[in-house]
Amino acid sequence: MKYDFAAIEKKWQAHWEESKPYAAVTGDPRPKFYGLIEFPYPSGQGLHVGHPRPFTAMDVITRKKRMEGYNVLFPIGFDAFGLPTENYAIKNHIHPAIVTKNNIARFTEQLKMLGYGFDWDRVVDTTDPAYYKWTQWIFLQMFRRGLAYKATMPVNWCTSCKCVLANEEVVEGVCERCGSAVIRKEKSQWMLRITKYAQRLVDDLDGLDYIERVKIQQRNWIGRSTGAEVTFQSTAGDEIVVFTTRPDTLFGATYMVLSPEHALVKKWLPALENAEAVTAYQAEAAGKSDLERTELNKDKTGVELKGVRAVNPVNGKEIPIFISDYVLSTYGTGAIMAVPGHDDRDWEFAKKFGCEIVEVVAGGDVEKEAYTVKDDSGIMVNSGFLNGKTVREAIPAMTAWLEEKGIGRSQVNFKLRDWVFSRQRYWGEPIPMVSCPDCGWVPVPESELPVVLPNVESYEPTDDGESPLSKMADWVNTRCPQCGGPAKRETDTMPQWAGSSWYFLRYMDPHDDAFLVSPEAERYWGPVDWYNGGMEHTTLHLLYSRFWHKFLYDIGVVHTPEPYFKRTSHGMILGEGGEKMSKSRGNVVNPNDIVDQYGADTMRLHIMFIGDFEKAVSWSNEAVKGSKRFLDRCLNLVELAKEGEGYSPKNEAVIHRAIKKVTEDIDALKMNTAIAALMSMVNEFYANGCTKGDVKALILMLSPFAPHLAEEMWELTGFSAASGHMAMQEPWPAFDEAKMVEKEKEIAVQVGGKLRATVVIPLDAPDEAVLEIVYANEKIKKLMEGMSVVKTIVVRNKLVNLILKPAK
RNA sequence: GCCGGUGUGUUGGAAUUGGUAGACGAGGCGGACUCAAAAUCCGUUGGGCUUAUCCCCCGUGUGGGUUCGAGUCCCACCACCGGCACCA
Repeated sequence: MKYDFAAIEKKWQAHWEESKPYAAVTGDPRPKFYGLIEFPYPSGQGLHVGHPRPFTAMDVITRKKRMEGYNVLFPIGFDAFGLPTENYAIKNHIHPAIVTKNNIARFTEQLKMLGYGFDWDRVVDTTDPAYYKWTQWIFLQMFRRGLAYKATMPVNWCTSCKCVLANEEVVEGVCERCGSAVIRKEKSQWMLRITKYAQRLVDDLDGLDYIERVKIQQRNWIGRSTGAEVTFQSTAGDEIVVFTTRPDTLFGATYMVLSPEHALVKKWLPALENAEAVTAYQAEAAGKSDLERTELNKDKTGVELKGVRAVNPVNGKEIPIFISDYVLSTYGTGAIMAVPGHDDRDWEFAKKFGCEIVEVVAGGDVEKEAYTVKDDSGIMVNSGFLNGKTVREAIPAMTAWLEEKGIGRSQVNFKLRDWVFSRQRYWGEPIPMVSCPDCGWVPVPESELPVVLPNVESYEPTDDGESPLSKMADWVNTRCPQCGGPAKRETDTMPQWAGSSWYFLRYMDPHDDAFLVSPEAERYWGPVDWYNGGMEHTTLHLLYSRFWHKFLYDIGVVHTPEPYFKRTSHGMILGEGGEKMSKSRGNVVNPNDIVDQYGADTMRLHIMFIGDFEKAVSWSNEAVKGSKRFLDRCLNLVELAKEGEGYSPKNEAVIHRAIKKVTEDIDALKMNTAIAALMSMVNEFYANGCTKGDVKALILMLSPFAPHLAEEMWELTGFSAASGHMAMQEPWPAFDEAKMVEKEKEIAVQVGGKLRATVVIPLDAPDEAVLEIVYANEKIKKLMEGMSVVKTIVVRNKLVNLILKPAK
């Protein structure tokens, strides 16, 4: 039978467009299942083969869930604000809104071409004012509660994008997006206090079903560490507060180091003997980019502050104070107590600057290297009241002592920094704030939302680091919502991560004018049951959206503290040679070409069959044929199948086994082995012959992977007419363990652990009976000549192992 | 440097979690059909030894170990990939 995939797919897509079998029904009594994929950025290039992998996987999962009786929400939308569109618009002199509209149209067409079961009535577009009205609304709530604030601070500045970046967007000292150098720049920026949620963002990971890699990466990024804060007195009269994870080593603190930006340095400067040297060092440190700072981390630099000293509180000793850029102003208190005997960096610095090194934990040789082991193997020495204790005992003992003296307390610190939330670009959500000379920053009243992005003539980034919006005088100049006096709008826009931080909520209730999501819809659909996305979003989108969701939970908008119950991740699709697909290499595969040549069902099936879902795999145009052949063979069964309702006796066991395998493998994201099981089953059908009843099982299991062909086969075999509905509306087939096994079983016979023969035994035969069969085997008989049996191991229905020795 | 992951045929990848390594595909080889090609179908395909699809030996990055039995568990090492990186 000719497999006319183009006609079949067109036919069924039109049918689905009409009958809407993928519509999610809020409030339906069936159990709900919310499957989510990361919504795409509608780029000008259209879909590439990287997209269908996660999309198809979740499509398969949700299609199976529907057949299992769930009310499924599987939505799609577009994360459409952002730089590539803006840059394209600038280059081609087309408004970004038009570019976005065209790109979304193209993406939509391609997604429909692949036959995904999205609920197309719930499409969300982050650039739609009806959508970003609520993005702005959430920002205002954060502002009201002190979570959004404007601060002047050194920020990451991309020299090419001419825009501020969040810490998460700086990779190895360069811009994540364009790879250009990132420098430090003092700028006044909107910030979101994500650090206030750091503890909860770590703690709540425990109750979630995320793949372990994601949890680990989030924990690393948040970087929680417990220790103590200790106050040192200085000879200048000021107190210096430090954070340390090793309060036990306080007796070994022989000097202190402040970050070059530390406030006390400025205060002390006039009184210092070497003020010029200190100023020079500060200037040098300020001029370094992130990249330089990390690249130069091998060689410690610094300057001693001459004329002021600190006092070690445990022994009253006066110790020198240095500034050095290995101490970061943004972590802890920006100052450390240096314990060169037990910290590698301090040790290196002490050697270079000739500081005293005191051993306070026995076990190493502090003249050769720092001894940093933090377990019970080290015993405290030279440490007064701590002497003789293990490190583990000494930490709480010292913390208690500090608390008693009122000069310290236990303290938790995080690596996570607040989120730099403003961008000096055009194509983003306007930040709904007004700056009034009298009232300061005033939020735009909620009734005036959305603050719509105005049409500008030029949306090019400006060299002075201001947003293109700042050039629009009539938009910028406004009235203060509070006092009515003249005021100016904020001209920076939000980062791309804003719209995607809550989009999954909008899907639940996408057309609501009154609120971002109605409580009924949120209570019914939330949280997302299964979210699949890329590893590259673990410390960006995933962290940010968890933060926003927790905030919305705190203000009563959502009813769960976490947005996503389960998170999985897919590997990348690489080019033929195992290299990353890129335009410059010319190895980009366009899904349209595959669909034209082999059909959408083959494309879908193959991208699931290609390999382990979590790992990167290289695309092979050759190998696609195998998937096409399989579908050809499936279709041919429609003609080959004999009449017959139930499963044929010959195929019954293999069908039940396949159902079990496919059912379990889809839930475990092992689509490749699920498909292999279907292929094996079809091979058996060809070898044994099959009935329509057998083919029915195939159609139902094929339906999530190749929905068009499955419906066509369902119709051709007459099941459609008989049931009055589509295959996808049929219940998922059930398996029966008892029917999975054959009456007879081939088992392995080993002698001394080596495979020597196989024998066929009746299923579940008792050990004695099995051994009888084994001993009757010609080959085994030969091997046993002149030997006696020392031991026999029988594993039921699997193998027999005979241990022999020469008979005397 | 720290954290995590992965090493299996020519190739993408399987292996019921300690029980017949290489399922299922791709490619190759041989054959059928065809004027021919494509498509399709059948057979075969880890290496070595061999007249032999008999037997035997070797084989899951390397070297040891535990076990009747190890791709799977333990110890040491090597290579590659990903994340973090002066976080006190």
